Amino acid sequence: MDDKTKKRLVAAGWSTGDARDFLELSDSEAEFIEMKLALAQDLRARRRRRHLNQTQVARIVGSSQSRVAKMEAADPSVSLDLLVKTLLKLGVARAELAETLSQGPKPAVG
Amino acid sequence: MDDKTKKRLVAAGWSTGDARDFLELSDSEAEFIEMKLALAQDLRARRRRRHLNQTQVARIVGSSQSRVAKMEAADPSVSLDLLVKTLLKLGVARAELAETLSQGPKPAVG
DNA sequence: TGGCAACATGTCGTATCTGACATATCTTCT
DNA sequence: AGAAGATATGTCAGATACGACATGTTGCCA
Repeated sequence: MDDKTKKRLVAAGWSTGDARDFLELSDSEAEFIEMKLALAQDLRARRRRRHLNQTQVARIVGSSQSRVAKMEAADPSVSLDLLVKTLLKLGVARAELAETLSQGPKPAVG
Repeated sequence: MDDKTKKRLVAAGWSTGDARDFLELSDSEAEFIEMKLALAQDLRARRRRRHLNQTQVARIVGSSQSRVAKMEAADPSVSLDLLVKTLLKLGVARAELAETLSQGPKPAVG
């Protein structure tokens, strides 16, 4: 299991427990990934609440559908910068962003 | 006044009022820069509280003295990713980070 | 079953970021 | 003044992230 695969796994769905369980990630690496996941989930939730598709969001924030998909999937090729800039462009306030960041990603099971 | 110079100015010291005053930055760009500034100031404050110099911090987080200097200056060549990863490696918790992010940078005058 | 819209995945050329190094500018001693 | 430690600035080659495009997959309606 190579590094990219790992990050994809972690990124893609997975959050019963923490990102670092049975993956050899350091604490700070795990926390970083969890922050990205939280923002990614928030992005998807906000988009859906507004009844927008990924293509529309892409236009609003000046990107492409595929990149929006990767943002929502917390793909390793997506930076925290991009996630934050995207949410800000969608009108999310710093304080809201910060709150999202302080919480871990929601468990997959409701 | 070119773009790099502008960002340097904003980055370097400056926070009487907001980043966007008399600079033609959009709201989301300004907020993004303010977030970086807040983290940069926090990094410097924490380093000083621990009586470390930039070289020592560089060793801890696996970087170089010059990059640490740029982080603390919120240089445009420094990403949010790098600032966040650095603070996490210094042991700062997600919640603390989030709180720092939610506040604007402190005014230069105490 | 076909068709269509939404979303996911893979790849690529370019742009931006990173650690490292060299060097300049403080700051604080004596 | 001069030396020494700390911090700032400039630059660069390699690494990583970016938007874009093509294509694959999924879900739904008729």
